Amino acid sequence: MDWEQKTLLNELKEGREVTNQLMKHLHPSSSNQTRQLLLDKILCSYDKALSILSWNGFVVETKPTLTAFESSPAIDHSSEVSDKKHVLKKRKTSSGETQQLRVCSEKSLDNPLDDGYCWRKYGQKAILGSNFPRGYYRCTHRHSQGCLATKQVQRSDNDPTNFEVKYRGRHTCNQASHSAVTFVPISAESKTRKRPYQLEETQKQVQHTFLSFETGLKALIENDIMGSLSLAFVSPATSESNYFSVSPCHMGSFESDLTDIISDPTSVSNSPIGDLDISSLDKLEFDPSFPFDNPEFFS
DNA sequence: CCAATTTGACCTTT
DNA sequence: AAAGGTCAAATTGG
Repeated sequence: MDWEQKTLLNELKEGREVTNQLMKHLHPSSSNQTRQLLLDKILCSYDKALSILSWNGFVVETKPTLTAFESSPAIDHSSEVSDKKHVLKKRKTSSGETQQLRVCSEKSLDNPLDDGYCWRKYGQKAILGSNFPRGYYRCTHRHSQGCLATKQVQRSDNDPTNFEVKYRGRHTCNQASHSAVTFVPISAESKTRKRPYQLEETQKQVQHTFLSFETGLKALIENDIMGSLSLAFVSPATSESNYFSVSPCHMGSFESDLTDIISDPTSVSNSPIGDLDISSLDKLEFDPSFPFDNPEFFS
């Protein structure tokens, strides 16, 4: 079993474990704070697990519109023998859809390529037809926190002062405290880009996502503690961790953006974080029909 | 001494 | 076979 699978399994186990703990705290004697804490943990585990799955191309099959970024399929390992059939099948159709493409220009003058996150370089390759090599970075907290965010950085041929940055995967780590404020929750429907989302809307969406995703938790929340916790549960502001951290952006109508941004560097914000959060809204979707209850998947 | 980077080998996909 | 992406040992730097 490789690292990814272990992490996935651990997160699911953790989620189950904490859910059990939460169950024990359903007594009126327990404090809402405690329950909130447990809920936070549960959601965090789910988020990481989903992040891993999305990284493997599982979750976005329902978004066939996003084909602009022709990226290579996600990580695979030859040790994944038993579930390879599943993986391959899924990946074939969803390859390139889960990825986030972000192109921005950065002046080498002020803090080049610093987007507020801690990245660790893990590779560099010469790219055919490009004068400059492409750098591969992953989140520094990949192993400590299981954060699967990566990015690719390549200097533009046309304008060497510009860097094209492709972000892939979502941050599930707690870094860059300032960014937690501006993170935009998952959005499932709107393809309108650069449109600020109303909080209520996204909250509902997030809530719906998780509720429809885990029926046990759903029942738990609706029947037992929703009354006392619904507000806190729905509100991202109550959470300390970045559940909805910078997330994969589906291309949508991004093709036009691409050329725009490249040809007009000044149109790009100097603070990729803020810009990213608003413009590259995550449209990650959880396929409701995804066979999470299928034992074969984890075999 | 530890952590980040470099860099050629290796793997996957086309 | 070639290209892009990742791994990991060696190297570098704080």
